[in-house]
Amino acid sequence: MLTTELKKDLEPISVNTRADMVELRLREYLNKKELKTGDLLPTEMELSEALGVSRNVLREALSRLRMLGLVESKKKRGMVLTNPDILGSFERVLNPQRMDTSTLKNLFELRLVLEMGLADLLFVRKTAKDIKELEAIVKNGKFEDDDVFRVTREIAFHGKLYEITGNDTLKRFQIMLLPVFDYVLKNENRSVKSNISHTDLVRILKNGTKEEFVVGMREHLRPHFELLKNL
Amino acid sequence: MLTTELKKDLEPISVNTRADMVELRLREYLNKKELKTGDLLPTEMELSEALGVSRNVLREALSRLRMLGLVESKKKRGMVLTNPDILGSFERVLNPQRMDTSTLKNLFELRLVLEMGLADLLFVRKTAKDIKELEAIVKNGKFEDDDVFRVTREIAFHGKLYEITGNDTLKRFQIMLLPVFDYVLKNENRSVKSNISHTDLVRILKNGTKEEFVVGMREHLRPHFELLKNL
DNA sequence: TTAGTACTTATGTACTACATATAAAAATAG
DNA sequence: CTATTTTTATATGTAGTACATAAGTACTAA
Repeated sequence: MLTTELKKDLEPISVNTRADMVELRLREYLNKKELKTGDLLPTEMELSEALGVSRNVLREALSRLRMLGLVESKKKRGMVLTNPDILGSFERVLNPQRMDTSTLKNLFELRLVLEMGLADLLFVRKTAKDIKELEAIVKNGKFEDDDVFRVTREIAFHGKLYEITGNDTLKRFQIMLLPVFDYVLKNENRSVKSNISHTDLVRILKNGTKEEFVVGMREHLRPHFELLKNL
Repeated sequence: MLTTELKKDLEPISVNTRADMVELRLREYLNKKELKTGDLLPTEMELSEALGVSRNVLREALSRLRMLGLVESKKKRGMVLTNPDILGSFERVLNPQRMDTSTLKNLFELRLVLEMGLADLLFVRKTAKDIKELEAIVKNGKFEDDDVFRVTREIAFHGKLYEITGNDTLKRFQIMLLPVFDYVLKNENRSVKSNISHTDLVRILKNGTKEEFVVGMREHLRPHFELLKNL
């Protein structure tokens, strides 16, 4: 019969649980623009009655919203609407081991795109102090060929670049992407060498132009761009 | 006494709920590298007993993990480890209305950084078909000065650019950032006009070089970069 | 007025009971 | 003896009750 064949091919329609629906309804409710941060929400009893579900189910949905940082609940006081930490939930999920190669590749590329696009912000925001710190980073351990040192310096240098942008979200994002990058780089083709070192990049950032920096960064990242082809 | 004053200044140490702790413990458990996607997890009863909490609390934690896409549960079968949709939780939280101006600005900048960094991928991945589509987009409604049309075309054009990269994550990310961008642009200073139009960018993408494209994009985005100063 | 107490109330946790779906086992038909 | 159907066992899904805990609120006393 066809039924057995069909069952393999056709995923059954995902019957959402009550908690799923309640979560959705609550999010819609919270997004009503009349509501603003700090506003008090109805009590769990009121919500569960209004939605026609048990307090149990309601709390499973609320639990999600609390995790996302959309609401906070204090005893006796009730629940209040809060502004979420937009990257918090991202962090919980970013485990390279659980990612399919496609996503892994996408995130690897995303990082390259970010790095290539930093130039403008860098040249607007850089200070003499920043340059000094970068110089310290590239000088520090210049002759260390140890792999651990190499990676540490790599992270410190590129991390500092993100820091110079003054964009916390960007910086946090980069930190979160580090494990992904690290994971991918285990297969790196070491034969491809870049002609532009960190030292060169610092020099360009100090005395050069945006355009030169972009070209420099492209060359610096060339081994990674090459890697994309085999991924 | 000082206590009343203190209470205002010092936030009390956030006493995590059991659900918070269970969530953490479960995430640690799931991240053990022995576990791989598709693996069956212990039953709710076993987990709640092992952790020493009620099934209720356990389910609140599980509810979060299910939302993140870390686990799926089927009746009778039990729960299985799944690979999460890394951007799913991001989507639930990205409401410009709930963001402080600082985060809003950061995301606005993030988009600019991405756009400035696209060039390399674009020049690697572009096809004749892509160029044709871009040409269609810029031609279509060239003489429309209607605001709605302008925005639609804007979205279509830049969206297509992301699409050309072939990077789904990047593309989805861009779509999610649209409301933010839109929200910020309400305060845009229309007096600053760019000298590079979409048409120019398409021409460069077709016949020019990466370097030219970056310069062109910079000029194209100049009104937005200017906007950053007042934000 | 102020410090301290009791009261009230909303969230946090535990436990029980049952509904529901479904994998697995048993029974039945061919 | 294989294939199909029926039954059974079991893990998740939902509801409801009970009580613990913290924190506003009102009341009391010095």
